[in-house]
Amino acid sequence: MADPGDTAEIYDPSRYERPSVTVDVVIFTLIERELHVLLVRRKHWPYEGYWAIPGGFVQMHESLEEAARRELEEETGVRDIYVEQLYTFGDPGRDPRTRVISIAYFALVRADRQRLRVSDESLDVRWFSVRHLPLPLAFDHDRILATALARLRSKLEYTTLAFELLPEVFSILELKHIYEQIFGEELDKGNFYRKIKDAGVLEDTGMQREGRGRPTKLYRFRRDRGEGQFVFRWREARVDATE
Amino acid sequence: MADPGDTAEIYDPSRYERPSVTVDVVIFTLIERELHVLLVRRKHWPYEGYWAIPGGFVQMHESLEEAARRELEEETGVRDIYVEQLYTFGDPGRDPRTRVISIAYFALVRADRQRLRVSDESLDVRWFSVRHLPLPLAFDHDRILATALARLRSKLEYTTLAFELLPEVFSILELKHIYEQIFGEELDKGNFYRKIKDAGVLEDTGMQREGRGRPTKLYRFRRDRGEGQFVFRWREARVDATE
DNA sequence: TATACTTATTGTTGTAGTGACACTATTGAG
DNA sequence: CTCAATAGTGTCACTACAACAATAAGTATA
Repeated sequence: MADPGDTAEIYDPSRYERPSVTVDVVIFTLIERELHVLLVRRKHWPYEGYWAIPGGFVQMHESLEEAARRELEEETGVRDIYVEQLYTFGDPGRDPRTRVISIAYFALVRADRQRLRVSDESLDVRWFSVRHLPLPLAFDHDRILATALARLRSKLEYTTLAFELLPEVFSILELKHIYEQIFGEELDKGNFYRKIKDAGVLEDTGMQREGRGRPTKLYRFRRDRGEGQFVFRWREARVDATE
Repeated sequence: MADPGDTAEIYDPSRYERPSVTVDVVIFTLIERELHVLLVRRKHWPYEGYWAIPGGFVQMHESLEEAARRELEEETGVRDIYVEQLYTFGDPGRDPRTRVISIAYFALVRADRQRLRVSDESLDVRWFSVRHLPLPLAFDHDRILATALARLRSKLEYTTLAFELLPEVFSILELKHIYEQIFGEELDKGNFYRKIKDAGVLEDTGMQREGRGRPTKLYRFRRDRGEGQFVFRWREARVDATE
């Protein structure tokens, strides 16, 4: 750990120039069975008119995660959802104005809880399908988003994160669809049913949804079982979890 | 991403109070077949006399990883080794003097390349076995170290990181010993030989080391094969890679 | 009533990986 | 020649799993 006191620089702002510190939050959600990410359109220089990952300054009194949750709530009005620190980006020159260190978080918002607000600082806020992004994004946000996507894919393979993307109640086939979406490959229906039920993380709600064929059974995620723990492994390959 | 320009705060230091930004580097190495970590003893308040993870300010012109490598070289004289960003710690109050955001890195130093320097800012520098740490450490460094250890354990399970702890040439039993050390359980000799050779990451050096019994064959790590990729899985359980 | 449609579920089978354990081989030192 | 240590090989039972097939259970609609 640094020892600011040793050099007294810290008490002399004229001698020690400090970078700005921000949090950026990559917010994912599921819309019409597709993975979407929230972006804001910049109003000012630099990168005016470009789309960017939402973020803001870290206040002196709040922790980094609190800052991320505050940003998240400011943009989406949502609280109490899954938020995880992703990576810290701090190359000099990533912002032409000044040195900015940005601690990136990623968040998963449930499909049924979206309502957006356009802040004064931006022209627009929108969900974008991760398959049709308005590239390039502002600053080094292409890279941040790519890192977030890689992490999300990686964690789906051995955690129960996928549930955080689904609404409160959902069907097993909807869950299967998420995995297929994000892994980009089809999964066997029978094997999927077996695996997911054997894992014991589903709670039967008794509810069902009717349609053309046999009614769809609806489940709830039992958060008390295996939260964050290893539950599934869908594929052999694993990507590095960081970067 | 934050937009400092929007609010002009950034150009008015009196209105926007900025935190300090440091990097801390958790440096691991292998000494006498045991995992050790480098700590420095603090000379000044706060936590005077406590042991701490080495670190320092991020300079305005350098990237975060460059800062980490610079710290590393200042402490150990070593360059060109494995360094990876770990996590960013930034709770208010973790340093009693001012708000400090600390980007933690972890580094693996080869067993044969250690030479330490005591800086002017510290009383002492030492390698500590991770099994006999001078707890509690300064600041929130217990937590940082625990995070680093968890990450190291986790990554050993699916990467070739263990090789970064070994000297240039090594025997298979030495490698096996690292895994046993860090996982805390014995591995079957025969299975280990098979698995490691099948993985195809060893290069036969032709060298050997003589002792009482059959000479020890020495290998080199073929970095070109499977760097950072999934190669082994020794145990089923996986811990979350971050935190 | 029949049938089509959709979700839900079970069965079967071959293959790959793995852990446990026993066994053999090789080489230098004394 | 024997001991000691490293360096491997063989075998076997068990488990997980992917692939594929088949069936069951409800609902809508012709």
